[in-house]
Amino acid sequence: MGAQTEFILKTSSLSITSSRKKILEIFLSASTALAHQDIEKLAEQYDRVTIYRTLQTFLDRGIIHTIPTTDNTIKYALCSDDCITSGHHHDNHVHFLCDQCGRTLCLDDVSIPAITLPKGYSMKEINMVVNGICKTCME
Amino acid sequence: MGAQTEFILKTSSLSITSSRKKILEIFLSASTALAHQDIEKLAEQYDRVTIYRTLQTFLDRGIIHTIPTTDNTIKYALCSDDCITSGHHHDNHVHFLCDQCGRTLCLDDVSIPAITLPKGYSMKEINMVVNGICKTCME
DNA sequence: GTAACTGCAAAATATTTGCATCCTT
DNA sequence: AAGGATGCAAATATTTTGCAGTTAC
Repeated sequence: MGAQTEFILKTSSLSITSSRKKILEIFLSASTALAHQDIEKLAEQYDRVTIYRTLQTFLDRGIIHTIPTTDNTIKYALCSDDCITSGHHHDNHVHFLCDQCGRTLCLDDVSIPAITLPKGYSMKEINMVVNGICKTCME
Repeated sequence: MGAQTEFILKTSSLSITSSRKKILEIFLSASTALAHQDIEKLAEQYDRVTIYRTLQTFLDRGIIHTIPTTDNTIKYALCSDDCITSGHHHDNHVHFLCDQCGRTLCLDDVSIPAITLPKGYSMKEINMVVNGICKTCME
């Protein structure tokens, strides 16, 4: 666990600090995408400002990415391996937002279908977000 | 113009007030989705709180909807006609977010392809957002 | 030792709530 | 006239910035 977080930080040539390791561990053990607030609760020993700055750093380095949501929250999730190395980010799977429990899930098995943009537009990134009720809440 | 805004408000059984008409007019004449801030600038004669409350009312009645974005902004856009009458909202087109000019455009001609969710998930709404450079900025 | 990172304080922004007044129906 | 909508003031919440002290390399 510690090894994995340190590897990720080294790969991105970031210095290894306890707050960064802690936040990475939170992401690694999370089954859903996390809001700033979630991380604040799970890493309460660290200053809120540090969390803001750490998330920003991770975003800049492509370690995490944001998932668009229809409510007014930003959720963060780890990028997959190929995502880190490939320079610019693209998650190829659909994200699911449960209206009942509020969790954001990566549907790793559902890939985003290709679309054709009108002439003159250049595509850098594509996101697909589905709202509804998740499996757990349906039971 | 005035007629159209009043019709929309009547259809949603909302009382006709000058702030609501103004904000609707802004949406009707906007070519892009708007952030709260944009509306504040365009309707500066009205209190910021009124704008918050008006947008929330319009959301509740399904007159406007939010468009998910990857940055931390919420953008609002008018729902299409069938959207208002059909009870619950679904835009069927792709949204484009220009990384250069920051505008959010509705690509009315690009419809969202169907996807299949894993067993146990129920879909209520689907959103597709593309980031990149828009036609105008490419020229 | 040096550069980068963190925590604290505080500033700047954004959002929500309560209440008295005004407007729509 | 009655209920709802607005504006103002103020309370909260969120995000950003500056700076001094600390830590990683």
